[in-house]
Amino acid sequence: MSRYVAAEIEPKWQAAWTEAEVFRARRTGDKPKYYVLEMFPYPSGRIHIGHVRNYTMGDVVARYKRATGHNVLHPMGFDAFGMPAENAAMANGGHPRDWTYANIDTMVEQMKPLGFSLDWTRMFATCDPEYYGQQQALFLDFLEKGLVYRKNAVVNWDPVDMTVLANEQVEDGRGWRSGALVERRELTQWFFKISDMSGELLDALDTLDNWPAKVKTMQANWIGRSRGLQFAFSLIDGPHGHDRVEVYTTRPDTLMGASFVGISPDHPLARDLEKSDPDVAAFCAEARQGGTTEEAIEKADKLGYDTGLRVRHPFDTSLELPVYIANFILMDYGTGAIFGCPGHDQRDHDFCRKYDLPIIDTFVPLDGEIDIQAAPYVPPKSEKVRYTRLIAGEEVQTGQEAVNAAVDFCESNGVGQGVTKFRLRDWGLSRQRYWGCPIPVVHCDDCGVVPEKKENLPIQLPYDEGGKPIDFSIPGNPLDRHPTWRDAPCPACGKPARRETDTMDTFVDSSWYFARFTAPRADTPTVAEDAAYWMNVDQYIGGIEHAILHLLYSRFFARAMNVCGHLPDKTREPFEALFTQGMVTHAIYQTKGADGRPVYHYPEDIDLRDGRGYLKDGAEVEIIPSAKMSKSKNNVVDPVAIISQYGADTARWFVLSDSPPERDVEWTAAGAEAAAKHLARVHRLAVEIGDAPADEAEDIALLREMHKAIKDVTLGVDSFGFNASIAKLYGFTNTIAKSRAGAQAKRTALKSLAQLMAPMTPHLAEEIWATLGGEGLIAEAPWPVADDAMLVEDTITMPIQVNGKRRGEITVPKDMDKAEVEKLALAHENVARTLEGAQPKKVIVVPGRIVNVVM
RNA sequence: GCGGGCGUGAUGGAAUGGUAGACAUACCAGACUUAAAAUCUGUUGGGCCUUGUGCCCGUGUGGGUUCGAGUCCCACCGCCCGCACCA
Repeated sequence: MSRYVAAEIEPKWQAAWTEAEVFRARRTGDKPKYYVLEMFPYPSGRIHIGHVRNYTMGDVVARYKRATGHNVLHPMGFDAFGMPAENAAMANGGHPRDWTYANIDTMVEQMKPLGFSLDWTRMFATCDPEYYGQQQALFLDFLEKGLVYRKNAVVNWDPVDMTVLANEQVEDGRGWRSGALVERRELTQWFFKISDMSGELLDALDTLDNWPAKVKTMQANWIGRSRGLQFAFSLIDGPHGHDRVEVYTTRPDTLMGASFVGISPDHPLARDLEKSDPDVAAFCAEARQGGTTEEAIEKADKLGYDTGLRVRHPFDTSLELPVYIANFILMDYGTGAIFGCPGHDQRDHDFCRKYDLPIIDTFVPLDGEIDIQAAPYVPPKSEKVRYTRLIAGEEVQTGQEAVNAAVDFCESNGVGQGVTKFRLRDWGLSRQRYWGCPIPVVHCDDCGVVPEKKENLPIQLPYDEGGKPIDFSIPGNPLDRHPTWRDAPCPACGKPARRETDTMDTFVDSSWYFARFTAPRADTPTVAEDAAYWMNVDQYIGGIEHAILHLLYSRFFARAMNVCGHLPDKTREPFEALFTQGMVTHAIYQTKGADGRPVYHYPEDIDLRDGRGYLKDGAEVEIIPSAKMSKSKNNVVDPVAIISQYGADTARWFVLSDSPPERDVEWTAAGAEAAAKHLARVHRLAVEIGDAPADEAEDIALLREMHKAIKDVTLGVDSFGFNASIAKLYGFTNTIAKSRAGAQAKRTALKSLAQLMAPMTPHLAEEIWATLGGEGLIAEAPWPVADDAMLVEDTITMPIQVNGKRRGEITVPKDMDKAEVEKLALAHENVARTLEGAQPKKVIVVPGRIVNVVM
């Protein structure tokens, strides 16, 4: 009698699938297509259990859709450019390219044993010249359509290492290597004009019915459309060339509460003052210190510098407001200048308290008192308030009404105009790094910035410098210092010129890979027929951490590619449905070291007894459950070890069970063990099916359960309720195990069970299918369909509540009418006792659900 | 700081506004065994007594809406994710 040995059956069936080319995506026949995609991985060197969960979910969808008669496209690739490769080269020598491709080989080798139904013939890495060459072609097309341009932008500058730092390389405002205080510095950089599409990207969110609402909300907030007023304060005795300060506000209704005008340290006025006044220069230099992230700027102490300049209030010319340079005002947003209204804004309130500026209210609550000096009054814009210093509109109105009235009033009085602004900034794509896609332009002394000719693409990264592999231990960008790579003839005039040495943000690489998968070897970015057939991605699956940037950039790219003719109109929104999955977590086992710092222990060194953990020497460890996996905390689970211990099917089964897919799941050794035991049990049931004779009642009962299981499991798979499907599969397995049905009925039930398990545990399913004489491969078998006639129940059990508390239940025919149900409910012994003879005030009968008696 | 989310037994979690705790883990008890492992069966939210088709309490905390709230609304607490050069 054969036992369940995953190590034997898994390679066998993987070979069978490869042999039959079951997972090759073909656009043939008249089947509908289905494109399922998981966010492709960064080739860090090893797959982790989070990848296993992500790809298993996609695989369940892919296999299910294949079984329900679709041509499925389910590809895999690598997001292969980026800093870790350069960091590795700096730390350990070697070359980013060698490091990356070696990692890809390792990861493919680790992924294949998991048995994912991927079309490996379509695999590519974004660092393949065949891929990034097409990306350069896209860049040139975007340039032609005016979707790319150059302007100055602020970067993190390390004054000691003389290099640009990524945000993650800035720790507490200091460079990670040098420890020097980071400065904000301006460079000329390339930008995608994503802001041109702000309105469309925002409005189209409403059409994304199968995206999580939270992702849509996050994107809407990120794009941030606001209606406001742009107007100018006239400057009293301003320096040469400055007679006004242009500001933008979303709350023009609070203009009468203005206490000061604030400008960014990068505002033209501040820049001019800086030239002649060392104090201003010192303040601006200080304000520019620290990282460029919004978080760093928001969290920094709010500092202001009184320029001594004054502006006149547009509606009360006797009123003069001071002009401050303030470190929390961003030049990128609005006009880089604001007016501060401390009565109705927390930050302005803090600022005015600090610099002893007046705090005036412009509106008060309809009832109740408020101490505006102690705290600002900031009600929702939709709330009605009483205006004490009114610009326009009714005395009592909502903030929104007052804003609209104020804009109209200001416009008709020639004070500024109403404008719609977006928070979304253009996408800076320039990176001063080696390991990325070169930007295909040439700088010519005569012709300026000239796009490279398409026939010269790809502009490849050089592997060597001066005959030797590039040395990454030397600081600076290797492309910048390369002896020959920079030299290129100007594509316009042919004279010697210099290549652009900046490379592209890796977000560019991941913004169109989904389109490339439809024709991965083409010598154009896409092929019209393939894109038309396979796009859009029907189901996209990935982490919530990509909710904003990656998905927004991809939506922009799809539109831009459509503008350039690389994608059809229907692909302007490339992802039909999005699912964001949770992490796989694992307990941390820690003790305190002699120095009081935590010491982290590997799970395999821990004995678990009664929910407590002990080391081999008997010392108890502290267990921190459900922690994010981290190498430094020693709580990482290696999929390779899990597969060799239990097999791929166990790993797949476990990561889908227990938790709903969108939530985190905790990996536990006990849970993995239980999953393995269960799969062995299912295998045993199939092998030991016996030869019991038919038994009509038992057989029908089992088949009824089978149809119920088909219905419930299908519903779960359809709605991403994989954990619910698995719970049903446990239940159905228990039913089969306990059933006294005949062997024939059990065979039927077990074959259905195998089919229902096939998306999750495909190897075991094939094995059982073959054992029970199923035809062909289960991977190619059609999905079972529940017979409605077998699902009909004649009677239902309804709970009876008295005042919302359950007091009993009755079993009644399915279609019994309400009055009859009510009579039976009131006659129920325990219900009658609870009523104590009192007449119920009301009886609510929800057919098929519940009865509630109200006393 | 700003934006988004989550919070249910010892544990992971289930529950279209309608019987809270499905399914699983762990624990306990039993069967099989010389024994153990494996396997199989059963019990388990807390409390009370009058042991019943019983009663009270119970879904982070405090309020509210409803015949009925884990689910909807408001406030608070805790944790997680994102914040534009990490991928």
